[in-house]
Amino acid sequence: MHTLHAPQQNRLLAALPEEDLDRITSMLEIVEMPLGLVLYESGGQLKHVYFPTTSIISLLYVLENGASAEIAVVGNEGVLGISLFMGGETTPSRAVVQSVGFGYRLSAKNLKMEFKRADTMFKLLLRYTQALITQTSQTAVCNRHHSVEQQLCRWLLLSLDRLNSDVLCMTQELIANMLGVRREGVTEAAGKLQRDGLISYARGNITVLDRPALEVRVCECYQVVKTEFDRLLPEVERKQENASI
Amino acid sequence: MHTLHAPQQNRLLAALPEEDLDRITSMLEIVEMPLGLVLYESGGQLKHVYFPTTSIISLLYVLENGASAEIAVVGNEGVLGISLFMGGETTPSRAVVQSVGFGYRLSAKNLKMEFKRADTMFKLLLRYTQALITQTSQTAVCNRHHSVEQQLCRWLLLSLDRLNSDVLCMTQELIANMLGVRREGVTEAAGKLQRDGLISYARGNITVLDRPALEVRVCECYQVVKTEFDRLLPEVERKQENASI
DNA sequence: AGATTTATGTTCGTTATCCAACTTAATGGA
DNA sequence: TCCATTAAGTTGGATAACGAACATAAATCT
Repeated sequence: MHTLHAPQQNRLLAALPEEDLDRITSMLEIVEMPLGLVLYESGGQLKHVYFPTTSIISLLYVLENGASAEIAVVGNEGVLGISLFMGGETTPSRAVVQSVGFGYRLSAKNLKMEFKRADTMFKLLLRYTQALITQTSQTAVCNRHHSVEQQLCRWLLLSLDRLNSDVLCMTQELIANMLGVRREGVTEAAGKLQRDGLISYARGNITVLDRPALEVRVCECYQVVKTEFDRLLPEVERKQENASI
Repeated sequence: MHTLHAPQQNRLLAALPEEDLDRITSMLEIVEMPLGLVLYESGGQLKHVYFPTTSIISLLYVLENGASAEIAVVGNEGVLGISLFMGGETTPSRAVVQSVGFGYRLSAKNLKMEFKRADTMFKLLLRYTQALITQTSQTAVCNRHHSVEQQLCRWLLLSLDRLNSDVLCMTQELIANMLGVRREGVTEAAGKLQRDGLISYARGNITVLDRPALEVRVCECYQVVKTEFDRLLPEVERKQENASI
């Protein structure tokens, strides 16, 4: 259980040329991400960008009355804190740890220094940002046109893709906040999926039993996002399985 | 009616230092944007970035069944074609001219050359991109939580901000496509606004009669987007009124 | 002027989601 | 071991938006 961690577990970092990655590695700091940790609050100042490895971060927009909706998820395929290199420094969204795990962080200062040395990383992060925009946009359309059940399927599959496990640690209440619907709506949709044997639910632990069936029920939005990530970040392949020592 | 056009009518271009703008101006080409023109189709190849001056472009996501939803609008505050400098080259969205008018275009080649000469423009475009992400994200939340009437108010105000006029040329049918709702829903909401004297509607021409009242009825989403644009692009002030000769 | 097209207005039954109140059951500390 | 807490399931009524069909009226064309 010692050197279970490696920067290459994050697929963006893994996509860097060896030379660049070696240099950056020395500036990376491993951090644990407990469930529910708020990495930043709307308008807050972020001091680091985070490269999740085994954790998943949820980007939420919160309304004045407290209602919220998830606009994107960030897992081992991505990075949290794009405003630091896009130039805005902050954003009006909230970032919450959706799934416990680890990640690496890099200080804003070191990030900017790295951009000056070589633009490899910068270009990669921009492409990632574009993929993230697709995720957000597709979420907007999905919110408008698809049922709670379809959106739940989408959410489960997107989360699953960012984990190595079939088990998600997540209450229905929290999923409801993510999807921006009522908890009862999630209960109903999840109940149906459970009755049909696609998932099994037990007090905050969802086990996906039949992923292919989920892919049949999900709306097209899932595939659009996945395809766009694959297109924009083709070099970012699944090497993380044997990345740890 | 001769030199009615000037690059400074686009607020991004206007925000460039004089030196940079002078150099870029020679590479710009004025283009007319007729209503309904599709500037790019999902996955299509864009050869230019467009800087609208008097036109408004709508970014739409279209589902397989033809249903759609607008994820952002681009007017004289912005630029169309961010995928060209973000590195993705294309995006899965559609861009349609929502309001007739003019704009300047710059070839992808010249854009990239400019980035090599000086990064002023690049940095500005990245900040703009971040503002656009906010617009898209807020649209996602708005789609989930707010009524058709609130969304119509938001849409009217965002469009109004990108025009110099109080008259929008737009049928209810098209607005319905933008908002991703039925035409009848727009008729109902617009009818209410008209009865209350906020707008007046006449076969594709909406005149805004009482903008302050619209700002009272609109959901918070409008202000969030506006504030974020102002924060990210503060130098981009309204100088275009006397920008033309 | 008359005919066609296009834009808007209206109705009615249907449905998905919401809202609120409550039940059941598992979990984890005292 | 018991109790407070938290997660999940259930119900019934309200509502916003949908889907479809149709009515009206302005604009356009011949």
